[in-house]
Amino acid sequence: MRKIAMDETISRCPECGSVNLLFDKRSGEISCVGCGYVIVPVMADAGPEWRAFDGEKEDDRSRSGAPITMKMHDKGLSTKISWRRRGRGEMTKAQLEKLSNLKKWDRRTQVANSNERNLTRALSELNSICSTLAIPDAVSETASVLYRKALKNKLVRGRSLRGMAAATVYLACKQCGVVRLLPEVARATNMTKKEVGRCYRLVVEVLSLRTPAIDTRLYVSRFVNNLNLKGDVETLALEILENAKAVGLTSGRGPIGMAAAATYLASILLNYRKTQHEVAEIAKVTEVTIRNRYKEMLERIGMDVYI
DNA sequence: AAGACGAAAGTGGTTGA
DNA sequence: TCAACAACTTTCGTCTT
Repeated sequence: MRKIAMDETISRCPECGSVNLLFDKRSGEISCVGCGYVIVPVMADAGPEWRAFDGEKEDDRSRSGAPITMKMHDKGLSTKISWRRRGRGEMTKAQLEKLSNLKKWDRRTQVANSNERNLTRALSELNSICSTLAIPDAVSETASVLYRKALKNKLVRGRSLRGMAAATVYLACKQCGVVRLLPEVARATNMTKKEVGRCYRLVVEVLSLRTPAIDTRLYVSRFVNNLNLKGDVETLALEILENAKAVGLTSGRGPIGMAAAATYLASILLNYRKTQHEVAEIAKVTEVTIRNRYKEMLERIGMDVYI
């Protein structure tokens, strides 16, 4: 993580050099789509702007608690009655009993109904997926919101909670323009691609969401980065991709296969000699797909331009 | 021996009647 | 609802470096 001054403009990731950066309006963070590197502009301090020198003043000036987050089942808003035995000395027996009842029901009402219980479990699942995949905060908030919607529409009932959680994370990534592959998300939950894919389609259909396809170029950034290749490969791969698009090679083809093929070609042309196997591994497609795509590219756009 | 190639069969999703 | 279809995967034998 790096801190930058507010007025400093930043166009490339200082870590991997990728130009694909994501700005999170909520936290003000900029993160790199390729490698997940986070850049924090030095700006608003989230703490109180006043100072208090004694306890009384502190109470006087305290505000309304932690910021709201969608990542907790009660959005971090509800209160809890402490179980600590503080100030009990002055209470009568009846008062003590009443207090203990209050505590009991306080706790029960918070996670008692099935939706709340489900949400509690799902959100912890969601957080764990996001942390294994190094997914930015903005995206996991989005995923939480999506999961709530799915739950409200009774999409989770009878289906696997983990599958749904994974699906909403994958969906949130797409909506936020963060590149994560379906097999990766599935792996983070020990589910199959098929299961998560099914949940994903269901959510998209029922909530009638528009899911903008991830820009093929973002996949390139990610693959180049994961293969430890440099910016020149990214630039060339993007150029190849652009030409492929111009001759109509992209229509009907999966964007991931196209990006993988362009990355492979660029690495070969620039003598980095990555194998089809290596690229296939990163892009989670088969070597055959990469072969088919790059053969087409060779046929339709002469590679002699690049040499 | 590793990598690349390509044929053939299989899988799961989409589309249109 | 079902068959046709395209994209992609899996598997495997063969060729090339």
